[in-house]
Amino acid sequence: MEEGHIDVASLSGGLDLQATVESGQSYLWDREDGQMYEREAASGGDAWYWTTVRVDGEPVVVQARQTDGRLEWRSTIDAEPILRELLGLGDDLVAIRETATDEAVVEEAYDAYWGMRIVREPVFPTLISFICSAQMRVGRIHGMQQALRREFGDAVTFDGETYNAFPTPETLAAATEGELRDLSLGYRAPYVRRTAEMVATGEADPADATGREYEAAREFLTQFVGVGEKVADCVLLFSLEFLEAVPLDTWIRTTIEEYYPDCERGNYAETSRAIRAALGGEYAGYTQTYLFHYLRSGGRDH
DNA sequence: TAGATACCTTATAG
DNA sequence: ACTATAAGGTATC
Repeated sequence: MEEGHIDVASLSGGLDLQATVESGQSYLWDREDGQMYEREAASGGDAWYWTTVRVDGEPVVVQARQTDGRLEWRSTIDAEPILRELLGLGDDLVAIRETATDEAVVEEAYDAYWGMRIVREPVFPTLISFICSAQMRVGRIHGMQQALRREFGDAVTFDGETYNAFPTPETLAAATEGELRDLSLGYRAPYVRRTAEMVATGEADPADATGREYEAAREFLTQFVGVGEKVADCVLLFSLEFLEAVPLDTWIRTTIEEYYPDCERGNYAETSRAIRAALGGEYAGYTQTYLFHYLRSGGRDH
């Protein structure tokens, strides 16, 4: 086993690990205490979290927690570069915030969860988890990913415990719609199976969205079954580093109605351009994610 | 090409 | 207890 830590003070804008992994950007982390989404982490937010990543195709467990000004980690390999990538630790939050509008609700959202970062999760698990997100609450989306891991993921042993990696495209493609429906995926079951098949057979690779112009990349991702413009934006933002992507979900639509009514243009593409510009352009997705988490967790009533 | 509707399942509100 | 409603929407007509 290897372990180490990163000094949070060395990061521009610091870090809020709990907000980063429990804000609905990623459904691929778990809390060891099982209290994901349920309450503030015990004793000052220092709960251990874990996820798996694939290194040369082999799943590896990575554990992390934030305590005493440090991001501590444990793994079977040197996980520091992996965590810097996954958790967006290289992002200059101070500079990014300066690009955002100074609307009061935006300032409140940044203040409430300052240190929250945009994740860069592996693209296939991200694609599947956001296909599952349609018409779902965050706790249940997370539960679906746990179920997929439990039923279809390879077992990985770490520190005497058994974990399950997120299933491969091949494994999910081989699952039946019925098996997936048994995990309470509902109408998303055939979407997940078919998209996994598209990736497994090489019909299309979601990673190929990288390098395209933003709107072309979004269009590219909608070829996957169950992926519309909103889910495509989530994959671009939370996996492929398109920090300008602003997923138009139910929360940001409410925000548009209330604070940016001029940005409502009647269709996704035009409204997306308008709100992207209004939120600051290049890093608009950052502001969207702060707004989403702030409003969903209670906003000004909280 | 825009607009309306069905869709799985569960948690929460009334 | 029981029904209506909504949940980080998409596919289809």
